[in-house]
Amino acid sequence: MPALSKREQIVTEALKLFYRNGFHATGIDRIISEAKVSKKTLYNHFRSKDELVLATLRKRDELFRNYIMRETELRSRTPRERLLAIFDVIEAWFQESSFSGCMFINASAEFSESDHPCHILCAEHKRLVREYLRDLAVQAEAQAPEELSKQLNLLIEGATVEAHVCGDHDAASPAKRIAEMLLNQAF
Amino acid sequence: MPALSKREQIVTEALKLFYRNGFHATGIDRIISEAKVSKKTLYNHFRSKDELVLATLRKRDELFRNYIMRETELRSRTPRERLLAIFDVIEAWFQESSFSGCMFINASAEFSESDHPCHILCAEHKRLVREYLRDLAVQAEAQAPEELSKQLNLLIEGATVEAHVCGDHDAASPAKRIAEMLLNQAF
DNA sequence: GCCAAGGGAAACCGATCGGTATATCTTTTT
DNA sequence: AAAAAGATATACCGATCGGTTTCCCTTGGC
Repeated sequence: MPALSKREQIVTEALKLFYRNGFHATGIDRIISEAKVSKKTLYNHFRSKDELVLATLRKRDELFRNYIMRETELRSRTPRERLLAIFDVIEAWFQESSFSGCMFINASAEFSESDHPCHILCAEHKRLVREYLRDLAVQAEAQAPEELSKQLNLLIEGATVEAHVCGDHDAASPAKRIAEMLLNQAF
Repeated sequence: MPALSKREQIVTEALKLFYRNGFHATGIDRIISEAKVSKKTLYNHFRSKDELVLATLRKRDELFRNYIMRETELRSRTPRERLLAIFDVIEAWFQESSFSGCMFINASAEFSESDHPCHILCAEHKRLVREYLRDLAVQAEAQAPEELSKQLNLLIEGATVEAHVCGDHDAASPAKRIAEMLLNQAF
């Protein structure tokens, strides 16, 4: 029983490559080379490249949301504090050297038809993040938790895009200032 | 003298295909087929696919910023009104059947290295849009025009991402509501 | 009429794409 | 020990990639 199963090796390496270089620009040969796995093994675990892409996106969803929730809950205690702390978490994310934007925004750009399985999965990821925000807003007893979570989510998306496209790693600060204002009015 | 020069034919058609299907996913053969132009003609006008991509991005920057400014100024008169009207303009944009997100966000996803010419051009486009916002904020005599324009820009980016990834064509509304709040506090 | 220029169609280039097949070797199970 | 399963490297497949070249035809200027 290896520390990492072949499947996990492949997904882990594909995740890195897809995130850094894009989906269409990353070839199967490159993936098996970096993952140190034969092509047959890859196609033994995944029926097609598309399925591998979906698997990496599912993995990323799991890793990323866990990261956000864990870090947020580590930095603050009350739900209301957490709604603000998220902006500190994404700021730290922006400053990672491997930061290359939101993988789901990137994937939606490459798989732009709204009914493509990858695009659907991206929308689902965004829904789950917003759901987390809404839960926090409900716990914090905000007046309009649904609207508040939508607005905070907008700020997060905007900051993420700004950080990636313009290389502005402090893009979370103005977003956080708006969030403070929103929170002051939401109770 | 043709109505559209060969060069314009190529750029126009490449723009449509790159925007709809992505850059790496769109091949040269497809472009010349749709543009009804021979491959030799294309490579007579552009040294490489990368140069064609850059040319389409420059064209898009010109078309898009003109569209935003024209529509914004058509819908409102005072600078302050215009800072709000922009959100109506992007809402109309989201509802176009050909809407496929912000082409520069999409391009940044595919050309993610920050020093890639395409990525640089995307950052430049975003800078020019933000500059327009800042000019309006200055004209409107906002207290902190730089900060205000940054914040409004965040909202626009966030709404655009939300509209594309989640197919939420009303994503501009919550953004506009926040913008109204920001404007009420900025004077 | 002549001639250069530009464009068109299509062959061609080496490389790479996603994906399959084969044949050998190692590991695990029984 | 034997058999089954899984992994390996490698060759191969047809298609497509970005890009070049060849040949022919049209067009406009003189």
